[in-house]
Amino acid sequence: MRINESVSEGTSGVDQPKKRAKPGRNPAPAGRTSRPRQAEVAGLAGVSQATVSLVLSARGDGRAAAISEETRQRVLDAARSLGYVPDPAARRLAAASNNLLGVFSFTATFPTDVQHSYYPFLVGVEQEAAARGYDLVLFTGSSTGGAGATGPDALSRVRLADGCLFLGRHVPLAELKRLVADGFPVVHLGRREELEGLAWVGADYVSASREVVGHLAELGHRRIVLVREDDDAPPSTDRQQGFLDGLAAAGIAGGPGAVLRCADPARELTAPRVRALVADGVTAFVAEETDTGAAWRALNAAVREAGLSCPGDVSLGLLGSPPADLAARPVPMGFDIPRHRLGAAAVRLLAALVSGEEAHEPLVACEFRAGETAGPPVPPP
Amino acid sequence: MRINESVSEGTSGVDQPKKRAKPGRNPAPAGRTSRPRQAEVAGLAGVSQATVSLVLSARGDGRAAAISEETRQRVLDAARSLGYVPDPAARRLAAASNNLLGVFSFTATFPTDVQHSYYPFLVGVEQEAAARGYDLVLFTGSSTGGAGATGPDALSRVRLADGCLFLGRHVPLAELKRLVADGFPVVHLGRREELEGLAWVGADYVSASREVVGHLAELGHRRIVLVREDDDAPPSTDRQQGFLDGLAAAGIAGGPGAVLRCADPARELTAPRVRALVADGVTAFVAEETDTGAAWRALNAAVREAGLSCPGDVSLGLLGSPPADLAARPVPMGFDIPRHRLGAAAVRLLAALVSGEEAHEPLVACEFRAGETAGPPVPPP
DNA sequence: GCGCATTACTAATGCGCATTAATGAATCGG
DNA sequence: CCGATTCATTAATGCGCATTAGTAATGCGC
Repeated sequence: MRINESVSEGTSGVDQPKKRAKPGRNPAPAGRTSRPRQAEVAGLAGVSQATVSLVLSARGDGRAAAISEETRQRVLDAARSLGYVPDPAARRLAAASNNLLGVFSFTATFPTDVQHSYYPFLVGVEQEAAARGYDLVLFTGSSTGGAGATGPDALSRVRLADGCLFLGRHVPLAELKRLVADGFPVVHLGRREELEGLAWVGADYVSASREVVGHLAELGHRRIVLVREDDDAPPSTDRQQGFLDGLAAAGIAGGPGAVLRCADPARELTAPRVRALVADGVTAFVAEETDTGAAWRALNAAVREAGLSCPGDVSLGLLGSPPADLAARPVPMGFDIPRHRLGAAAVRLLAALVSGEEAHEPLVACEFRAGETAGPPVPPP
Repeated sequence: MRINESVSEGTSGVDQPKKRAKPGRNPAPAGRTSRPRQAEVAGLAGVSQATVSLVLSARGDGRAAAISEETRQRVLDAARSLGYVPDPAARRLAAASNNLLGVFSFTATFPTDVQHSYYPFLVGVEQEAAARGYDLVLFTGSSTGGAGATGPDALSRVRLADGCLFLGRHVPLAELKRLVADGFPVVHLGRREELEGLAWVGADYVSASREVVGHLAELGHRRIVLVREDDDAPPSTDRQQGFLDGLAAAGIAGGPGAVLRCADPARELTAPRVRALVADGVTAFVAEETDTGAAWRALNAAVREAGLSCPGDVSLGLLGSPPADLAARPVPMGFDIPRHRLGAAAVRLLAALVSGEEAHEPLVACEFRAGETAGPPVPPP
């Protein structure tokens, strides 16, 4: 049915009316629906679609396209009068990149949980992404994207974006490996050195924890105990590392008693135990921060129950920020994780990877918080 | 140039391995970059691109495409092993959908603000979207999508998604109008009746406020005052409407004194004023909830300063949830906005629009909260 | 053995745009 | 007055996919 078109090859001898003729089909507004295309603008302005594209996508860059000012105006007027707006899908198809960064979080989508742990990161991520002209695609671990649920290819959906950010403690490394191996830009938010070649951005827990210990040492404390949970995630081991470094730097012997590792802090860290430690000479405690804040809660409860006053009898420190429900009054001495900046840094790194660079500046410093739970140690009786 | 392919017509005598022949150009992974295309999957599976498309986009609909199970598996395996994921832009362009819902918020990306106001909605949105197999694209108002900043086509980016959810108080109606007029599925989170044809989902502030007043009336209160800010946003007027309805239902005259409208609650709602009102017979106050919680804060402060005890001397109600920093002890009588459910409802509606339906169930009920700030009125002296 | 329907694919096409090679026209040097 | 240059614009192409028309190959009935 399209045969009659091939006749054109026989037209060599025909004197056709110059070029002014417009090629057959001109997608006129048929049903009065759908927004205008470049072709329609072109029709109205009496130019070709290519010209419209050239005019409308003229970058501010030095060399303007070779378009006469008059034509330019005609096209612009036509576009304006038709209310033309480019189709982002088409534009992206032609440009081979879609200005989309993915965000994949593995945590169960349990509202309150997510709220507490990830939102602050996302704020930074969103800001930085916006500033760089990227939009974000949120993939959720639990989401069954029409196709495979949590199958082995659950991660392949992220390739839809130009690159992807991963959050969460428990990441399926095997799948990530694939992405990385394929050269897909990936950044993990949080230290992750198990996987060679995986880019990551993390908070400098080591330095921050060291600083907290240093602060206590400066106040005069010589016996400090770290309360931590029984989990070997990088954030935990980093804090312990910093804690021990801090002790060493202050000339305090670490020893096995310096770290209290509890599977269930609420049960193991009881008032009697705290009393015993204090009687033994301990004057300060620091707890690690985790999702649940279990260590800090247990420490607080035990100290209170033991009848000890906080800045007076013992000093307390928190290696992180307090959970929201405990944020109110006694501001704990410790440090804040710069979540906004972490998120932003991650996006910066990801953007760099997407554009082919290899930038690397993984560690973001934490902010020391003096708080009101640390003071000089009580003189030994 | 494709001529050599037609050789196949002369191969009748050759015993070739069935249909195993592959067409000429097969865009192999040249530079080891970029994600795989259907063509590559096709190559690996020994079929044509069209077949890959057919297999991968097989809708669960009754009539499956005419593809043999064996081929189907080969294609699926190939796709999985290459980590294939369709390009949303291309898919979109080819007139399908891409399982992407947009979320566009107009609010400045001011961290704490967004945190308080929008996150709970997003939780519901994310859950429901995930449950329905959609991923989310977050567009940010301030984001300059590479091209025009906040120009007249700032909204056009959202067309990448199958439909879009809009949040925020200040929405550029003119642009939204275009989207709606073009038949692009749009849902606004929050009542928005100014724009004909704009679908929206909102909380039923009217009923909830009426219920709060009814509760007070049942306790015996006959003089109730509404404290509100000087803003005519729908949420505010809805609450007032419900408040007045409630008074009417209880047979209480409204009158001009029943509503206290303050431009600056902190200044206008002073302790003396509260005392005067109480002396005049007022036994209960209700405040509207806003972003800042100004009305509720001012009311609380004034009552306390006036030396009045809360459930004892006067009853207080809050038409909404208390701001985070006041959430602790005296749980205010009032109602909670079911933000999760609102977000979920919005997604449901949007999904319906995307698939061409016209479902409508815009109002989501709020949850009454008994709290501890309301009791029987003091008997008149 | 010949239609004819069915099955299992593939070739071809186009979505709306950006981009590039190609074409015409105008200008210029000699 | 004829190439050689610029300038302005257009034809042609392809991005990655869905879709449709078409083509072998096979099965079925007579």
